[in-house]
Amino acid sequence: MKSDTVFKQAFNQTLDLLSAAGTGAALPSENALSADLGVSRTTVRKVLFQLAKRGYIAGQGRNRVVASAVPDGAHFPHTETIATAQQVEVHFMEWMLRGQAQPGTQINELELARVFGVGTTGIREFLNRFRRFGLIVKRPNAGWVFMGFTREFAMELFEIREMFELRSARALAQLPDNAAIWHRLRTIEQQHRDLLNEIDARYQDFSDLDNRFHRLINSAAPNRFIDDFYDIITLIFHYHYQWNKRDERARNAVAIHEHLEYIQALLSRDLERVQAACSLHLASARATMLAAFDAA
Amino acid sequence: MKSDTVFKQAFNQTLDLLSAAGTGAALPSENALSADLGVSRTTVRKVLFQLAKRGYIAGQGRNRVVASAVPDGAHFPHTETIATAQQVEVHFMEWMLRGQAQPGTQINELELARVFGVGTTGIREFLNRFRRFGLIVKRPNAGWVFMGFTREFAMELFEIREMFELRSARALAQLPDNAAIWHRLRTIEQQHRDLLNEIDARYQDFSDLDNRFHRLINSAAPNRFIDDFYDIITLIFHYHYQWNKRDERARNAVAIHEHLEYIQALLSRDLERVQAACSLHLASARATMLAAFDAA
DNA sequence: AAATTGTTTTTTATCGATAAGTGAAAACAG
DNA sequence: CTGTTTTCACTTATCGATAAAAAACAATTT
Repeated sequence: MKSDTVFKQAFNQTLDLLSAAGTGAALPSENALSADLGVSRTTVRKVLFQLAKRGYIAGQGRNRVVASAVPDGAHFPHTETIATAQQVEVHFMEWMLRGQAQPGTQINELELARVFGVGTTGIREFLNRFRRFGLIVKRPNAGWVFMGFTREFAMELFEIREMFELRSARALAQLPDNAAIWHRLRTIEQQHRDLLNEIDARYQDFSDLDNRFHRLINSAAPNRFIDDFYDIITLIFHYHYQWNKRDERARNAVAIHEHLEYIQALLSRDLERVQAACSLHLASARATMLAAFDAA
Repeated sequence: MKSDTVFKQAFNQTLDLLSAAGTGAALPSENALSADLGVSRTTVRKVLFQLAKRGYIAGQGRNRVVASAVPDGAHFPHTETIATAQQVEVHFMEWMLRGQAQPGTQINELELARVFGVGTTGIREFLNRFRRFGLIVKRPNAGWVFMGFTREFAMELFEIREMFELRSARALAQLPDNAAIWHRLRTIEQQHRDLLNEIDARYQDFSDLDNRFHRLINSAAPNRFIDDFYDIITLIFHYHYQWNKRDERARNAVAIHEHLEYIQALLSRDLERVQAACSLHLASARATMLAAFDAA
């Protein structure tokens, strides 16, 4: 049976909307809510029906109003709003990075299904999608093997990353003056400066900024295969940042300075300088990740 | 229920082995057969049991011999030896390239399942794996959309291909003299010359040779992400060759000449020349594919 | 003792069923 | 007649069951 996480999440979001609107306020139309919450109107109606049943809203049809303040425990628990497929991803990454999953470990679908509390179909589907990250390999009729998040994996990942990013940086530097990207580049430059000013308090925000910065560069000349590859980078870095906390503040400060020089290079449109700044930053990022392997 | 295609294929292969050995010959051990056929010993035993039941082999345990010539109709039909998952791939590519699948077409899991004669799980698994080829996109809870095998898709594909292959060709040219690859390069060079000599009769063999040649170049400096990408190339080209028959003989002859020059360049170890030959060939391959779009 | 065969236990591939969710036509209100 | 709600037919997400295939273990044979 399908889980009703979509409904529960929409329900919780609508609860927040009610609180914001306050008692007596009229509700938006079902269509408006549907567009707002990003779910079908069918689900919106289910939410509205439940809200009415609990007395948080009153009225019928187009005369619905907020009837009472929403009590504290009205929301569904956060865990019930996460689709099975997403739960599997989180669990699996945890299992892989934190657990004692050695290279060569066999992955047992049934066991994972039991441990994660989902059906085997969910596991199977996840593994099939996850395969493209290059960390697991399938042997037909005989299960999956975990290849290990190894130094070699990181090296191969970075080789492609450098190839792609140099290409995108070059393309970006050659865009015309009136391209929308220059404004976005200035914006993200400012965000770097802001972060640098509060580096002691906010250094953990760098992970997200880093991701947005590199995706911006890749958006200069879109290519679906490069975008796809960036999903891999994002995932790996996301979990790597959670896992490797050593010297985090210092590392991030260095990276921000490299980004700023990289941005200056792009703004200058000097191809030589762009390539130099790009290579320098990527080499440094690679060294950081490889150092984590040597330490472990 | 799992289909028994593994068994049926192993059965057919063993039948051929019996014919080759001739009546009275002793059978290899179960372990040897298992390694030979690439299936588990469990399956080998099932095959042997069925062969004995039909009277093609006689004797027990380690004293089994070929008992009689295998009649003509003894094999399982070819279609029964193809796993569901593979059937889906063939059907789907057919549907996509030959059928009237326009960009933006919705893909209906249930309908495909009916048309292809498999369960929905099989379709779902295929679509999830096929997603990485960049031709379909998923909208959660609302099915898949076919993006179209468009000119743009081909351009993006080729951009990456050229990046990767130039990198691999450069790496290959810099390998030491005693690397095993030089011998393999000479071998494949000869295969090109052989094909060229019989081009009128065998021009259709080029597709396979082309694939092996480019994979050989990529094997010079292995990278799992490049290997993965080459799976996409292989699949697309495989079906493209089946679909675009216009001027096939002439196109293939040109490509063989380009390969030969490319090989000479590699053997010469002259980086400039390698890059020139590689670029020339890839540009020509790209033009060929794009021409197919303009014609359609 | 090493290789081979016999037996049992695990694990994967595949199907069908069903509640949750979507989308669009039909009905309705202002 | 335009925007909204009602209704309903169709689709996806997810589970559990089951036969096929693999793997592990035990018993023989040379």
